[in-house]
Amino acid sequence: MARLNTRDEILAAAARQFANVGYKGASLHDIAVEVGCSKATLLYHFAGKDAILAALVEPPARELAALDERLSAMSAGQARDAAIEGFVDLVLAYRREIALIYHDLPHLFHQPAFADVKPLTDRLVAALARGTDPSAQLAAKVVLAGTAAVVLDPECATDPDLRATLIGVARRALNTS
Amino acid sequence: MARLNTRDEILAAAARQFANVGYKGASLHDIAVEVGCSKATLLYHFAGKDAILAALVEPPARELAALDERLSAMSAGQARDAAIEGFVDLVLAYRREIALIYHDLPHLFHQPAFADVKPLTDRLVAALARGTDPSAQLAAKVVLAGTAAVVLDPECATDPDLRATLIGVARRALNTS
DNA sequence: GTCTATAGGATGATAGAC
DNA sequence: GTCTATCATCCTATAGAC
Repeated sequence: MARLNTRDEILAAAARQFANVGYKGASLHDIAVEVGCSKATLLYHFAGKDAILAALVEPPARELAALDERLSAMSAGQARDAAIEGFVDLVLAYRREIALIYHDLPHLFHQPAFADVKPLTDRLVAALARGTDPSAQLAAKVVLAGTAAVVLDPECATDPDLRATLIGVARRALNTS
Repeated sequence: MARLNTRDEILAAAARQFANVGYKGASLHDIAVEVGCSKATLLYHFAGKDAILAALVEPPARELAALDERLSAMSAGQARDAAIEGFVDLVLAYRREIALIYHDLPHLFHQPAFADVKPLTDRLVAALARGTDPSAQLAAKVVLAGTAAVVLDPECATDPDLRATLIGVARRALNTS
């Protein structure tokens, strides 16, 4: 673990805390203790607790937007497979942050940090469902929420073939044709 | 909506609040306002906020234990199908409470209310996975977390064939043979 | 059983020294 | 940039009247 600057250490500690006890359950005090600084230092680097959340969600949100753009140029058939692989890669690269989106977004949709993310998740559902069929959309939502949740499970995190396994589950669950 | 006694109204209001903003995000004040009583009345009927949670989780936990007992008398092949249908029925009967278990349990496993539930969920995973194969267990966890999450989605809640759709998704996702 | 009032503590955030 | 000290607010929970 390379030595980072304070700002990045705060983000890393906050990500762990939010993943462990949820956004509401994590306190600035606990994050500061984990970083080894004071609450005041946290609030020097970020305008507030919600700003930490926003900074944490921003990178995966950008990649989600990039994925959405790539998918929009494809046919429905191509888009599904690309959406599955793209989402799994996104989840693996940003486990805690994506879990935050799929876990705390329903409780925090009023937060500006999540305002842009919601429509992106809706379009990802449509890509996975290949349209607006309610049953297919439901299957897509099961896959998204389930995948986002499972990668935080400590027993699953060690699976060497995690990526292939997740893609396999998603393909099977969505294979309604 | 039939008029219930205060205790049951508190439980109903707490279930809605917990589902909307999470256990940590919900305050006794907000629950009391929704019920139309004071915080003190809440704490007359329940020893504390955690006791409300425990009372809410207890009924589905009992049914989960009953399902576990039924499954233990079956062969692995029978148990999977029964586990799928049993879990879906459980989720549909106790949407908010099950969501609480699969949503907040990871953050609240220290709570006594959840101590008994954790091993039951592990055994349900084993039943769905037909054993201890890591990939199959992962698929089972995706199905459980995804199913529990999706039934709180307002767009999915109105699906007339919700039960059949959920069972279909689970069967496909778990069909690794 | 339900209330008002309040205790006691944690929380997010600010002020000002260094 | 980081700190200590502090503020105002919110929270859970209790005390005691009715």
